[in-house]
Amino acid sequence: MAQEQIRIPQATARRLPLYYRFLNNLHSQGKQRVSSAELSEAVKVDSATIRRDFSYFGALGKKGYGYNVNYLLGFFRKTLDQDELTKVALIGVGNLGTAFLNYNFLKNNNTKIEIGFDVDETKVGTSIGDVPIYHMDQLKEKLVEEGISVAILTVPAPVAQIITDQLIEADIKGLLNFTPARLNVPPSIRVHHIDLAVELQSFVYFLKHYPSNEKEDTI
Amino acid sequence: MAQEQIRIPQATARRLPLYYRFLNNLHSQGKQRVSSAELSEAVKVDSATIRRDFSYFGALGKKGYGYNVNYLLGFFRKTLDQDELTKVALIGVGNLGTAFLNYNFLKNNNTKIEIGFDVDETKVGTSIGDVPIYHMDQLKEKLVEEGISVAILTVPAPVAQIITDQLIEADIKGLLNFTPARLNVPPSIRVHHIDLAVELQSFVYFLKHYPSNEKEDTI
DNA sequence: GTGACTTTGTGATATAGTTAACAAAAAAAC
DNA sequence: GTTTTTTTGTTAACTATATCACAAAGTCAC
Ligand SMILES: NC(=O)c1ccc[n+]([C@@H]2O[C@H](COP(=O)([O-])OP(=O)(O)OC[C@H]3O[C@@H](n4cnc5c(N)ncnc54)[C@H](O)[C@@H]3O)[C@@H](O)[C@H]2O)c1
Ligand SMILES: NC(=O)c1ccc[n+]([C@@H]2O[C@H](COP(=O)([O-])OP(=O)(O)OC[C@H]3O[C@@H](n4cnc5c(N)ncnc54)[C@H](O)[C@@H]3O)[C@@H](O)[C@H]2O)c1
Repeated sequence: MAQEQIRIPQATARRLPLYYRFLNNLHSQGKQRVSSAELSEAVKVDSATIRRDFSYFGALGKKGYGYNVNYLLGFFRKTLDQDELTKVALIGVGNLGTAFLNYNFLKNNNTKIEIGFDVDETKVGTSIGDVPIYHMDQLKEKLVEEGISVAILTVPAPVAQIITDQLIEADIKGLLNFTPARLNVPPSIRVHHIDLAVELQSFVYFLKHYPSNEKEDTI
Repeated sequence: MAQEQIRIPQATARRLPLYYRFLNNLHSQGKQRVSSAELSEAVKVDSATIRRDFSYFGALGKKGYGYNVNYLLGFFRKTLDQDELTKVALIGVGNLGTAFLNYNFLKNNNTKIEIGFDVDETKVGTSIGDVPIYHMDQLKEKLVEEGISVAILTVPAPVAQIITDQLIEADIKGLLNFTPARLNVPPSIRVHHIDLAVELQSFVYFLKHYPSNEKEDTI
């Protein structure tokens, strides 16, 4: 078969999981159909943007009717590969890491933290939220064994780059970085930064310098 | 005096805390000057973008020389109101909330979580990371008493809207929402959503559907 | 002091994302 | 079956952001 599909805009891609979650909600409420206007009210995204987003995948709706919840849900499940489990590793079982381990990302998500790593001997060998914690010495071995290529980084900033290098060595493909460090990686590896201190600080800046809410939501 | 300043682009505003942090790093390394190219390497933002960002505040650098670290740092400290402490409340002292309470956002940031709230009697009355936890019954009273107008929301999704209404009642101005709920607020109140499940899910989507790294970093 | 080099600040341009507006299609009402 | 109403899908316009490329203004070496 030809290719995946035409590449959709990144902004759209970032909204897909949001749509998917709210469609799930509607579905479990027994709703059969939904209009872009209703969905807009729920997810707080302009209805024209929603229609545009959906249109990248073809004509999913029906004029004068809206969208069939079941059909749309099924479509997005396929599009977001929700039938295939993505296994993730978490490096650094501290305050933030522990919170993530205790959270069930699987609930409408099909992503699971399968394994944790730390250097703290009091943590190695334990399980948190059913996720076993291993020592960093076993990083490569275990990642290869489990076939994991996505990692969440929640270690202290000063060791972030060193650990990143080890992860690259272990053939990781993507890195969700919660540390304040900006990482050096080869171009074949995707890194997203979620910098909570920056989020808080810029939020405070917006509050002080921008007149209230001209919506500008960080997803 | 006239007005604040010309309004700078939101994308720029979101990068300011990042610049500020790295300038602090350079400063404590004893560096006297820095070029946009060096800074670019450190923060992973195109050097032209950095120069453009800085230029919104006037001519901060010197041609053929670069930027004076001390001067720039002082300038951004003022711009980001770093000399004035912003007090923040945290609602919902669970997994995520506890992680935040244990984290020192004050380190180069001048934002501090001053107070926490929960309904869990085992948490009320304790302190976590030196932050006292109060019962939700005292929400309005305490927020007014402490003069707090920014809140972080880390409660279960089903109660998010109810608590939001209480916060509005308590005259909050901004809300950093970590729950998956999309909140209804009057336009005078600013809400930023940080939706970690969406971040993870869309990250996985990018990994599968977009050829490696055409950089597209969520700050 | 002179010439070579560096680096800014910014027009111009390119790229990305959002939104208004509406014809076309279908549904719903009658 | 006809009319009215609803709501999509998309064209066109707008707004925002990023980047190129280079003159201008300086620094630096000698
Ligand atoms: N906690 C927050 O709210 C918060 C907010 C913003 C940013 N962050 C960032 O997130 C990261 C984690 O924060 P935290 O509060 O969980 O820190 P933490 O100190 O509680 O946890 C760090 C964990 O990493 C482990 N670790 C240390 N060196 C390691 C190594 N070489 N290999 C593997 N594991 C190692 C430690 O044993 C510890 O368990 C930090 O970079 C921090 O700056 C955290
Ligand atoms: N932990 C994570 O990694 C993670 C990831 C993604 C999203 N989230 C979201 O963040 C939020 C918090 O997650 P968590 O894992 O910390 O949950 P949690 O259950 O550990 O904590 C929730 C806290 O809120 C308190 N609470 C409940 N009802 C309350 C009320 N009416 N008023 C005040 N406090 C109340 C509970 O007592 C508890 O302490 C949830 O909405 C969750 O979906 C968390």
